[in-house]
Amino acid sequence: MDQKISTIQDVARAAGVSTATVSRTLSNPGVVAESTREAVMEAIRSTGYRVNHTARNLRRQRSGSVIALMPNLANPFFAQIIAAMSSVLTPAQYGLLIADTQAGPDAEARLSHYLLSGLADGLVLFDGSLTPSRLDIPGRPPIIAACEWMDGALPSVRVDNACGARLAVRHLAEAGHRRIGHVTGPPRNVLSVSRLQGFREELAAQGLEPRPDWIYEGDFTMDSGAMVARKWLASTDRPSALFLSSDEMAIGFMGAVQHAGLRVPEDVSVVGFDNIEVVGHLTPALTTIRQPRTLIGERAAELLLGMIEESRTDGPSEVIPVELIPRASVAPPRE
Amino acid sequence: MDQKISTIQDVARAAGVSTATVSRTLSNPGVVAESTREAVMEAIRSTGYRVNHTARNLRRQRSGSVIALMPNLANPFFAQIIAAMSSVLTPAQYGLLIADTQAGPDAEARLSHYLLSGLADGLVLFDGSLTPSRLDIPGRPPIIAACEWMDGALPSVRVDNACGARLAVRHLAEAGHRRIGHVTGPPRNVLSVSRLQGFREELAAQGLEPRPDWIYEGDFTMDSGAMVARKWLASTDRPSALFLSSDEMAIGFMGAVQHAGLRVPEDVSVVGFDNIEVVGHLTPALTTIRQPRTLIGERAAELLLGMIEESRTDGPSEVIPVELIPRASVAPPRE
DNA sequence: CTGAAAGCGCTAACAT
DNA sequence: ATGTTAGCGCTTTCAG
Repeated sequence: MDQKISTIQDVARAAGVSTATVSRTLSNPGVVAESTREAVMEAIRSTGYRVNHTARNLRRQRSGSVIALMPNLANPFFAQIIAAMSSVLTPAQYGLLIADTQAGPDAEARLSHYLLSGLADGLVLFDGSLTPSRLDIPGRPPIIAACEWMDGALPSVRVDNACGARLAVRHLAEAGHRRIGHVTGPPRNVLSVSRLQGFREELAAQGLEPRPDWIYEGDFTMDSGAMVARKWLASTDRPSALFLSSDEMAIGFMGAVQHAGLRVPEDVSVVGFDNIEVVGHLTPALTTIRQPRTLIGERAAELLLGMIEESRTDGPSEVIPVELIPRASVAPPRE
Repeated sequence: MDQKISTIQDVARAAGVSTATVSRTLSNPGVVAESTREAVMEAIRSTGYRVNHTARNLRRQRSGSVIALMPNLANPFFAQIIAAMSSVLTPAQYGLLIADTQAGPDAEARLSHYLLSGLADGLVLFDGSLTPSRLDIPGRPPIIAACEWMDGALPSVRVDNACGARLAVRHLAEAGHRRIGHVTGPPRNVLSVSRLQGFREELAAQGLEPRPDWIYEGDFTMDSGAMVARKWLASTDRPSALFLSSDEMAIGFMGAVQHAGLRVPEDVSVVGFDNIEVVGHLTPALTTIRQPRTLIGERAAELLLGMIEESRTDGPSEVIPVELIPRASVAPPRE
């Protein structure tokens, strides 16, 4: 039996109805008579019919997918968000396309490419360093910014990064630390900026002097955390506690400090940001700020879907709460 | 200026040619005259035209995307492979769709769904526990198995898991260990099976007695590694070294052992599998078997693309070498 | 409640 | 080298 792929026509023929009726049975079953519906379903079964999404999408003038623009797929933080998005998009019959904004040479161009290409019915932006010059493209698909966006022009799902940073610093201060340093992410990244700002605010609130030389620049990666550790180790007048803008950097930092023979938290207290899964299994387990990744991914997908269905580019913004997860990497300072 | 989205028709009109010529200029520039080509390109620019991929794909009877079926998106191991695949698919004008096989209730059904739906021009299978009953679907898209597949029926890109396991055990034996245990992945998973087999083979090769009670069952997750640690801690007649079938389990294991006050490698030596980025930053840094993830992702994508272009479902298989990365989690046994 | 028919935007024969 | 034309498979008015 040399079965070719069967189309809606084959089904119509087999069921003795028109293609329109088959189509209705599939997308709007309510309007067809019980008996015909059954006949059609049976015909679908016997022919092994599957809708051709490409044809459907062409006709409906949509693409049937959503695209996520991510800065760094290798970061486990994003992987889990993808999983969450996938879990809401799949049931809704949307595909999830993934694009790595670091991969190509020109991230900005890629963004406007996706905006114009019609490849996706909507996008979710995770890259905090993207600054699209023009978002006012007529007929562009809806966008959800999954981070604080420069001008708040975009509907967004985000956590309150400044607040998270304040939580971290307060925790350190409450443990008795007066010499608190910070490791930032990439300087132009919105996330870095907000967290640094929160850090400064809470320092002030605690009546602590900001020390510019205690603010180290990182780029969210483990290697950059390790690099900062080397600087920290080399200096004499150094902070007794550090708030790092990502768990990955905290991992790199702690690793390098420990490999150098010092101990966390005895020699330095450390707080990270993200609460990626691994940090609970480290020794010491890392105190960090939890971002509910699953929730972020789900809400971003849901909000976007809503905007797509209503075909509007504006929409609600949502702030997901963060919380401090106290673990073992913070202790009172020496002496 | 109320610019609508412009079609190939608009371009044709603007350039004073037929739609066919525009189409040719885009997909086969060689056959159109220099002068017309320029006129068309100019018209494209002035109209702001973008090809409608949906229409193109419908006409070409393809979908323009490749789908990756992954067991666990939250695992950083897979994220990096996605990044690598994306880096070869994007330039080739293919989209990358991601599906989480754990998410839905019925993974097998999902696989055959993707096989039949025409949603993708090809698939890459990463889930070693999938066992599609029937792959002989006429007209199904090409598949690359990115793991050892049951019957070798599928073209594949894979690492030699058994060999990796042997490397791990040999390393432990060479450090002087005679009491070597193993933590498996999920029992029906091909990866688990191959690694367990390699473990057994090398044990035999080293003249060591296999001890069934030293083979613990895990599921590749950190939590399962921690669980095994609790069992290990509770027993008296226990192995002095452990080869774990994934880095994540090794992380969970080491964490739990250390939190219980014992030390790695002084009290137990540990070898993992995968070489995910984080393990080099742990204390102690984890000795492990490296799988070149980027290479795996790239090759899988390349092979698949080749099969798609030639529209064939058979193709070459490739074995990517693994290597042992010696770090600090292995030491000679006590006494 | 169902059918006929007109395309969605594009490409690939087939002509010229 | 370029134009004409016939669809790809589906949905959706518009009639009946």
